[in-house]
Amino acid sequence: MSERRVRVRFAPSPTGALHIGGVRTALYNYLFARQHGGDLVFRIEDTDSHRFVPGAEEYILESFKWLGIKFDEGVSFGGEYGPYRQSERRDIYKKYVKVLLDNGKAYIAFDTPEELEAKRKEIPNFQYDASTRGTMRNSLTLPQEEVDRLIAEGKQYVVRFRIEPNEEVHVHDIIRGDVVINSSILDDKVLYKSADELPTYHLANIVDDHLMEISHVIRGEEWLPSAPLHVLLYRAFGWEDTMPEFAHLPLLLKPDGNGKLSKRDGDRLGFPVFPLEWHDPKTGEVSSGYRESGYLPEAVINFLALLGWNPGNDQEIMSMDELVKLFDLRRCSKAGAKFDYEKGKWFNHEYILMKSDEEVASMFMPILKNHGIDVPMDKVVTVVGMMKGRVSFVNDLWETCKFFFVAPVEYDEKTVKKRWKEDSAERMTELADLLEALDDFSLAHQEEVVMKWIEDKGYHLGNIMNAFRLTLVGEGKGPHMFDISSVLGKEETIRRMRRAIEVLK
RNA sequence: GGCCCAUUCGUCUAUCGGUUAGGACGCAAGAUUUUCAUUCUUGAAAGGGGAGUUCGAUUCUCCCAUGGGCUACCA
Repeated sequence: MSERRVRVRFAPSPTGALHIGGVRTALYNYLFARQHGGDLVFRIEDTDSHRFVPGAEEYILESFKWLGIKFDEGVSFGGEYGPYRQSERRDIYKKYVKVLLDNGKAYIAFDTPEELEAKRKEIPNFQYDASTRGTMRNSLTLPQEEVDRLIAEGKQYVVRFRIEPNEEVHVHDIIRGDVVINSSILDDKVLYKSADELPTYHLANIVDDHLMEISHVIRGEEWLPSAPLHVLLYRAFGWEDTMPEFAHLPLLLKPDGNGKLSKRDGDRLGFPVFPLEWHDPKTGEVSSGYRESGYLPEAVINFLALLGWNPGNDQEIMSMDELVKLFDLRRCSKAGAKFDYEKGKWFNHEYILMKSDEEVASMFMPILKNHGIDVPMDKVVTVVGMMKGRVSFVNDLWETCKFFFVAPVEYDEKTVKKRWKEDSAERMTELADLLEALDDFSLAHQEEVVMKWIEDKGYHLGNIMNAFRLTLVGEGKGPHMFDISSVLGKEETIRRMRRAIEVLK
């Protein structure tokens, strides 16, 4: 490998929300760039004017901001190699299209989409290539004067890459090794369309990667079949010496059946496929996002990093900094990875556990507010400290903890049946009286007094505690009883007990 | 159809010719606990099939099967 500066890029097409697979590709590019002290470029590939979706670019930027993936240059980041939006690079592409036209590596074709479609219907497996281009309407078959005349008339045309048949094209892939294909199976790809004066992906990609001095192309496996075409393009321009190295990542597959993970799978299977919630401006459709579902960005990063790569040992929990140190393209797997949502949940659980009670509490606070609960921060911190290990998402904290903030109105039928004994009302009245008489309502003091009372009276510990729990929580869940009662405070504890005794008798 | 890529527990994966095939998620059981959850312990669970190469293949080669991707004036 040469000692040239590592420069990689993530180049999405602004056609909608950023797919989770795209996020992983961006992540791997980011890790690779950081590790090698290189640059990560953010380029917008909007050469298909028909598929442009307003807001998509902003969405993508916001997603990376949330995830903590930082770019060094590109759209909205600036840099020496701009513009970074392909639609703003028309003149550059025109210049290079001309280079190819002049050196005979490309030609002009006038066949309309309708004509091509008719041809495909007529001839099965029709391909526009060396074997058929002689029969088509292009600058290879038409006299120069007619070509000039058609262009002068404003006739629409495309520029096609002239691929020489029967040549072995080698692509070296960091993950897959040497991939060889015969150039005859490639068609004369359209490189440029006069209709919108824009190149297609293939041309724009090669020109930009070259001009932006990209050293490594790390992208999804769906690009592997066109990689030989890209090699041929570098060759046609005479840029083979500085051609980037390729690494084609395995795809993210559907958790159930077959096929690659698509945006539809998210709502069908009940998990997000987008980092952020996405409102489709065209259809009005809303798709859920990881952020809104309560995921911590660190957990999403960690989970995604391990889908298609591993550090070679048993370590699974890794921070972004650790990932930067450990990441290695050569350790990427070759086979597609099915998306395992359950494991993603586990990662989030682990990251909630690692966060301080204060941090989790501040995330929980707005949820409490939404439920009309207004409590001091220190109380929320205490509750979170006791409860955060029980949830996978911060959002789940409400259901798990709400009894701390709202007194039970109903008492779970099954729990009542099981835990509310004949003498429970009597015992709870005694206990309420006992607690009411306490000046010191601290956890330790309560425990000391109540335990002694149970022992002196010879009561059954479980019966007392379970009934006590039912009066405060309304069901048979939650942390230790004195944890609950001391957070609730004396007044609230007694009130709940008396009310339960009244209702349950 | 053609071309390319892949194939280890249900899932993500480790293994760079010799291992009781390891870990994690999920699942099951047990322990602990005043409940529930957590936690801890244990368990079930894998090399697609067939030929080679080799003293020996999960590992190397080939064939088949299966899965996936690509095959647009989309990226």
